[in-house]
Amino acid sequence: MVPVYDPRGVEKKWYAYWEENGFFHQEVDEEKKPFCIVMPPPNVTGSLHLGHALDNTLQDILVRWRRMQGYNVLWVPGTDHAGIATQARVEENLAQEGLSRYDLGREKFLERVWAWKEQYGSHITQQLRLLGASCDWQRERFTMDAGCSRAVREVFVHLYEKGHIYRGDYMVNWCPKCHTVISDIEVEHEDEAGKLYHLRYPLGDGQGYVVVATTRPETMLGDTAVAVHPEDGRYRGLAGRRVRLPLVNREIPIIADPYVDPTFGTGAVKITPAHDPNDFEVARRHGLPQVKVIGLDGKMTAEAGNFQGLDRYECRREVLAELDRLGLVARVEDHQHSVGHCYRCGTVIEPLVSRQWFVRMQPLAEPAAAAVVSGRIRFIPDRFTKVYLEWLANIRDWCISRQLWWGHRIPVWYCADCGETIVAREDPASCPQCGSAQLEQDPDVLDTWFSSALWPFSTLGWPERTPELDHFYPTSVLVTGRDIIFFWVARMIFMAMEFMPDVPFREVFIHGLIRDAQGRKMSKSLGNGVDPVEVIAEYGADSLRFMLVTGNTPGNDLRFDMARVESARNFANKIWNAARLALMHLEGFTPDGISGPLEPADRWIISRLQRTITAVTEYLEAYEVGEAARALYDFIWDELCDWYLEMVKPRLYGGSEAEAAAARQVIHHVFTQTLQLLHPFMPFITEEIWQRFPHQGPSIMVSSWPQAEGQWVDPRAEQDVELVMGVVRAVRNLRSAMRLAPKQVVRVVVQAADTDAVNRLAGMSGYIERLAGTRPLEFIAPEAEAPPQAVTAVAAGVQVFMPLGGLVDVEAEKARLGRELAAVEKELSAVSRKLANRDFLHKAPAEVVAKEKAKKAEFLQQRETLQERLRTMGEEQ
RNA sequence: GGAGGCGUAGCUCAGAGGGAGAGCGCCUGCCUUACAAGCAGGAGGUCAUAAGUUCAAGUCUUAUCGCCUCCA
Repeated sequence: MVPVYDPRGVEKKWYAYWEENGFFHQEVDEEKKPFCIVMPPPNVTGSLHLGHALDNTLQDILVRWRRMQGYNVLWVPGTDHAGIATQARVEENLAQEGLSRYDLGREKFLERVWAWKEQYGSHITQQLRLLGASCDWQRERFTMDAGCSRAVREVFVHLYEKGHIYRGDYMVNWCPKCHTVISDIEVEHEDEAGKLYHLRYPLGDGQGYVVVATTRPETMLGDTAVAVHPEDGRYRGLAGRRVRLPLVNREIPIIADPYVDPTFGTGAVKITPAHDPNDFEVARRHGLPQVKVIGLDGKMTAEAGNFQGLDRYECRREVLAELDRLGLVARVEDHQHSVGHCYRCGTVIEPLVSRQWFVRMQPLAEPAAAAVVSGRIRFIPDRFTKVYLEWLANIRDWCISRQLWWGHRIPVWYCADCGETIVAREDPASCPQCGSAQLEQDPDVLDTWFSSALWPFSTLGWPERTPELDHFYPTSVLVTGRDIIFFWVARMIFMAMEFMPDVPFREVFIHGLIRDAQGRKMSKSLGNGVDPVEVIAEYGADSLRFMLVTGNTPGNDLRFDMARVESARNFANKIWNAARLALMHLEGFTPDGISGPLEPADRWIISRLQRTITAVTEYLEAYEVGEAARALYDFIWDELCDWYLEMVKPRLYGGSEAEAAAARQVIHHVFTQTLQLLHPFMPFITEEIWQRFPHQGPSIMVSSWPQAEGQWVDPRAEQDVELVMGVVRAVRNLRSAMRLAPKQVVRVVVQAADTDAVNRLAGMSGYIERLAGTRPLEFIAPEAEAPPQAVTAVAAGVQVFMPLGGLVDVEAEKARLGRELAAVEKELSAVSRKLANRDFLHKAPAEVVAKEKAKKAEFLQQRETLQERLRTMGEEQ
């Protein structure tokens, strides 16, 4: 074994081994408890980013752990067709050939997209393999495969038949660049510095003006009213009269509506029903007509008269110039306002009225909320419950049409002859109403999230009733980022509540977003993205995984810091080298259970292992993955490597045959179980080492999760080793303070408070001699005089003397002891104050009081020791 | 405007009612027969501020300030 761990070959080798041996796959086994996760499907033509890496690492940890626990585990992988994103990429690609999708036509274009999907679709799934994801590739799914497509049809038709899907002319969000409508949650609002224009609208009778304030003057061409608040004194009597719309020369009414905020602008607002969601509502209340002046291309329509064909922003300038010329611009002021942008391309969204398909949300939202309120679905952390419920409470109907070609075609046909609308599971050949074969399918496709909303059951075979669906549904937990609670989590829940007898998952484990080292969001435009594949190539997937889950708390964002990846890499190397040491001594060894003469160190490490098993298991149960990783890190580095392996070396190198044999059993046992505990976090290195250890079974990933065993918990051994640690630290501290060379073996005299401590220490003096570099320990009676010319330290119940003869600078030593004394006195006074408090004695739990009393005794003794020592040093002088 | 998160060591972050923690960085010594990607020792903190609850508050409550996010 080389002294530096190299993950490169190792990771590739074991992943292939696992996959080839089918360890990721399990058939339905009714005898076992199911544990199922459906992977949030990444975009089929995307590449792995750190968000995926985190999300899938968390899932893999849970899945590997549950698999080892003996559950019937299914982790369903898959990809999402990602309508807009994928289509945009293929269109970009076409553009390089100077072609648009219209040049190819729908059919040819879709062939190109499928070809693209075939070519690049396995890219991200290969990258997930690099990460170590132990998902069942034999059950990989795609949101546009035959099964998912069938589920989509079924859901659409069912919802339509129930009246929960309807088609209508409503205000939608149009992205002029993506050339499609998007849903409300796909619009990102940003505050921007704009202008508020005060425009004069002449009254119809020529008697003066009404001044309206607007941020979008170009829309005035589509105004069909001016509105004021009914109780606004300034405009009393105005409602019912008319103004003459400038430039357009159309008379429009002045109406009163409580929607108007009298404190905003002039208190009079122009109403453009076709291009503003609020105005749309006002217009509905007042029966006002809609005039569309901005078209789907973001340019002005024929309704805009002279301005036809202008881009909406050019038009704004022209309209203002024209109005200014007519003296109709009363005032322009700076104004901060919220502007909606397309979440994909960042283009300013154009609200406009258009005929689209919608899902009626009210009837679906209520059961979805109830599923969480009743506790049938639990969010982790809990605070996201509120985020989810608030959103559902204020939900608006979901616009599901997309003017794209790549996606699930809306299963609706219109009869050219009788105008009938046909919504069907199977493509109809003729109109059921009039028999005509002149059917035209709706040209649009469904929002990508419509199909991903069905993921937890469509991937298990729905609408078929498959054994998988019976056994694995509801899935156990959904692991995802907090950014898609609305987009995805909520939608999966309401779809499941409508179509399935039970919730889609019992728990939702939400994690935060990954930011760069400066705390900024990672983005392509900033160029601060870190490619996980490169990190894996340099440091190994285990290191990346460990870094991603340590020091992170559920739901909180995480900064990506290369230094922390290095630290995880160092941890891997530490384990590697500990294994090297162990394996050097396990040549020809056969595991045979722990037996033979156990030393305190053995009983201690085994006891600590039991506590670690309990802690890691409990942390995982609670989704405290970061805490679980930290517990393992501390156990492995501090307790196993820094203390136990050092304490066991003498037996390995020079012990009797029986001693060495017992030590080997302990090492093998502790190491094996530790590797198993660590395996979900660092699957590759643990497999590599486990395979080199004497072992049974084909792979650590299908071995059994360790169980803590009560009989191995040994508080006495823990106290013993803590005593040793205290003395060793005290001696090391003195050596360092005295600037003694590490190789210089020193004489150490120990004075313990009682014979019990003496006996215990005497039995473990070998540890101290080795770890602190001392000559054989000497013990003196509790009442004996201190050795002359010695420096002193106090540990729990023990006084340590290091006689150094002339090396001792008495004054410096006195000063050092004085500082220690001051520290002890500070502690002592704090404890004493507590114990002097009657309320504390009465109200605090007995064990807390006992603990404080023990502390006080301890500090008292230390103080006495230090004082005594200072006194005798004075005499020595 | 509404909701939420975060302010703890120089930096990045854990911790969540009973003796302030880690990693990195820093200072001192060490190539000690697994590891210098290491070992040992050390410095460094009014746990944002102020009130409250409690025998006891980084930890619970409220307010304030600062940074961030989501929703309208």
